[in-house]
Amino acid sequence: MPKETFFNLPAEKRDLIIKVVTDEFAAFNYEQASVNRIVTNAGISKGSLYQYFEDKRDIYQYLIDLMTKEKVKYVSPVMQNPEDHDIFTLIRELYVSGLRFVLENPKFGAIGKRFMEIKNSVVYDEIMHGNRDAANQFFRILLEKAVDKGEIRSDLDIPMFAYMIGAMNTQMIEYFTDFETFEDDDKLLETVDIFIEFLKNGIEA
Amino acid sequence: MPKETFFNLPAEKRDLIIKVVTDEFAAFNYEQASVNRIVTNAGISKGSLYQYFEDKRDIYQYLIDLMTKEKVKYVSPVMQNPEDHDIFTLIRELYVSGLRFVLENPKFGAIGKRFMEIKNSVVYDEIMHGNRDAANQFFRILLEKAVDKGEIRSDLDIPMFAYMIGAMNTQMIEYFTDFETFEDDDKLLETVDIFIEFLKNGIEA
DNA sequence: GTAGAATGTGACTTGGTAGTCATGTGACCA
DNA sequence: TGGTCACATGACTACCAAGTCACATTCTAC
Repeated sequence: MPKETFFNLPAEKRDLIIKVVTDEFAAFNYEQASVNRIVTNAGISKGSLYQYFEDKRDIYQYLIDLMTKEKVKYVSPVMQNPEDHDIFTLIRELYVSGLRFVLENPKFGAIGKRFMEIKNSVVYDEIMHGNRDAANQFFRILLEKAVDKGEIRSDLDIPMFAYMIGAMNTQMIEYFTDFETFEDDDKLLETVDIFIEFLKNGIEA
Repeated sequence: MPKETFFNLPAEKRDLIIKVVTDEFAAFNYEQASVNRIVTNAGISKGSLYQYFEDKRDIYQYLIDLMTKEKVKYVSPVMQNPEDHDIFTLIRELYVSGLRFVLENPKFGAIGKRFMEIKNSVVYDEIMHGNRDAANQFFRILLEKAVDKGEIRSDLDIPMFAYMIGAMNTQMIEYFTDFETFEDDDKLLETVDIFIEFLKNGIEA
């Protein structure tokens, strides 16, 4: 958490710092990101920055937290009552919200990508405070319930598919940010639907 | 490429250096890997190392090349006549060889993972000499032919699925190196089969 | 107006990095 | 024996990093 000093700052200055920090961690991964560059770009002194934040990790943590809060806004209402929908609807909503989030917040998308680059580091674990497979857990429960409800086959390796479905979400977002542009929301929905259809029935003719 | 000096070295010394370098890049990604640590662990002087290799990138490149050569040995005979098999058999063989490779060469598996961590860096591009989506290209052609042969549906977004199938290969390998152990080859084949079955027919009940 | 608290500053410390180069060593050959 | 050549060495350069701290400035309250 940033220090009190940071929150005492005039909103303008605080926003500028957030902007500069966002740009830095969108352009570089955690290791490559430079505190020196941040203070230069923000036009503040190094001493000041260290009056706002504990250390580099604190800055990064704060940014990831901001991002997470922002992402929550995109979560579909459908997710509020997961019991009322079948698993494919839920996964669909998850993918759609994930894609919309990065398309409307490209810099956060870049930061997310950079965040994945340090997946095997201590910093990642610290930021995730240890629960690195919280997402896996989520998908695992989703799949187990779906088996119970008879929505999906019962012979699946649940932990593996939980992992793969989560990973595929990330991969799909990376694919679209790297190679595609969505001129409109319809195209996005269409793409997700093709993918969900694949999840359901595979690619065989 | 390493300099002549490196190849003039007695095999023992060369192998030791390769071992130390392998360990270093298995334990750290490109940025974090330290030339100083390498020379210390290999018990040689820094000057010597720079008589063997041009620079750090050269060391890394050499290692990745070694790994690639090693991996080729695992490619199934099935891949020699891709025309004779349907796409699911081909993908199956690809996944199996990939999994066998990392299971029998855990350090190379780790290096491969670390290599993925720098996917967005210039070093990655240099090592891949620009053709970063050679794998994509491969899967794209595979899918196109499969559509022609009527093996898979024709309404798929080919580039996206080419990307996803390649990515899924990587993800599955990561999953198994992180969370699973294969006591025997049967278990491995079984797992791949479940996955291929998923590719074919999806997960719906 | 003044005391004291809050905030701002940047030179500095410490510690790491990749890469260089003058010098040293030992083997082989005439 | 003397000379040449391949290889070995590690102190050194140049650079960049995160984080600190004594001091300067500004703001607040009395």
